[in-house]
Amino acid sequence: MSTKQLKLTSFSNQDKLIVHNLLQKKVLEIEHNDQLKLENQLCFSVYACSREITKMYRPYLDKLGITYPQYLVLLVLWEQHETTVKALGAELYLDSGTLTPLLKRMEESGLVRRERSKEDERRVMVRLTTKGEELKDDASIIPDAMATNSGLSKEEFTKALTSFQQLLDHIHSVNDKK
Amino acid sequence: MSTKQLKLTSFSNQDKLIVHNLLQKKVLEIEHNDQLKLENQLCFSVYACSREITKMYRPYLDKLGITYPQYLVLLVLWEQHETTVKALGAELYLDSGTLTPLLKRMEESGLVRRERSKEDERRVMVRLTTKGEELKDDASIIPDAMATNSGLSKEEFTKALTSFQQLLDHIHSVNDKK
DNA sequence: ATTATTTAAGTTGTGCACAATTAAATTTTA
DNA sequence: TAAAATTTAATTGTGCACAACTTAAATAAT
Repeated sequence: MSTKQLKLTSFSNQDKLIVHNLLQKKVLEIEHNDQLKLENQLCFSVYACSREITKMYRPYLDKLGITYPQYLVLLVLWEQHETTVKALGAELYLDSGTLTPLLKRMEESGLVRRERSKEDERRVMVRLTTKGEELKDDASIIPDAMATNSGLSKEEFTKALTSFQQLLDHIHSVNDKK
Repeated sequence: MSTKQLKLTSFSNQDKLIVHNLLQKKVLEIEHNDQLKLENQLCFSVYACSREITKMYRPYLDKLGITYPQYLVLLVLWEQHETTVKALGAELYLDSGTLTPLLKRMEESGLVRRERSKEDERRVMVRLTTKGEELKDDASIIPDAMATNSGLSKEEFTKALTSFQQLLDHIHSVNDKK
């Protein structure tokens, strides 16, 4: 069917207006639908990206006998040496339901010590053991390897980071408001 | 201590060179360290972003009685109506170890049917039930709400999506190579 | 045709995530 | 200061993720 057949020669002006409005409505509908698909794509790509990144870390972290969330805890402790479950949760956006068992496993494997604060017995202090500190050297090659594997140029890298942090900051504040 | 005290007036030319080289080395070291921190920040923000996004979806999905991964499965099935575990895994980057129990739960709650293909009995076909199809209407408000909540303008949105997909594609291909 | 290989899904075990609840210590308020 | 409210961790239960392995069917190689 050629488009020529669709010329509205036999239509009244009013009918033409109706058809025109219908078309316009349809176009908006399609554009809207495309937006929704983009929205879905964005959320999916973040979700998949996160898992692919941890998969990328895995072979390196396996050698150290730790998992990705455990590595994040160590990154904090290598900077601060001592912290609390609460503070750790605020930095990593994780709650005690996740951190308590995770830290127990890390204690089990000799990387950290956990003990109640004497000043405020609600708090649990988390500190590195010697073994935990020493792991820093073995882990020092990881960020370089990951930067290479990510395949981004310095500019692309910075752009990606900006996007992610912008999105993260906003969503986190929206989520916390409720 | 003022910087004026640091002038190398009493140094020989050779000593000045040595000091200069030391300084240059230190600067490179600091720059390298900053790069590593950026790398860590990128990986962390992707990880946290992913969880914050699912948290943003949760109240909407709770009303429908589904989880975020189940929602992703439904997004695929609302487009295709029928698929296999294998194909679903390829689209969502998930394996049967994750999908089989997930699909069983969805079958349990009456959203999908699972049955062995007659042509190739290794395959399991996944199809929507009427209930699963009808859920599409209830879910139609979600992408709009999420786009609003994400707080990104259309441009920022597109830029972010490009970054994420670029990163995802590259890492996924790197991970698969091994 | 028979054996070997590959493919697809399921199973098992470990470790997050997180909602909801509980328990205990501390702070606020009446 | 005694009771109420808040803060901090821990606990319980559900649902992913994924590595490693098993099982069964289909395809390829001999």
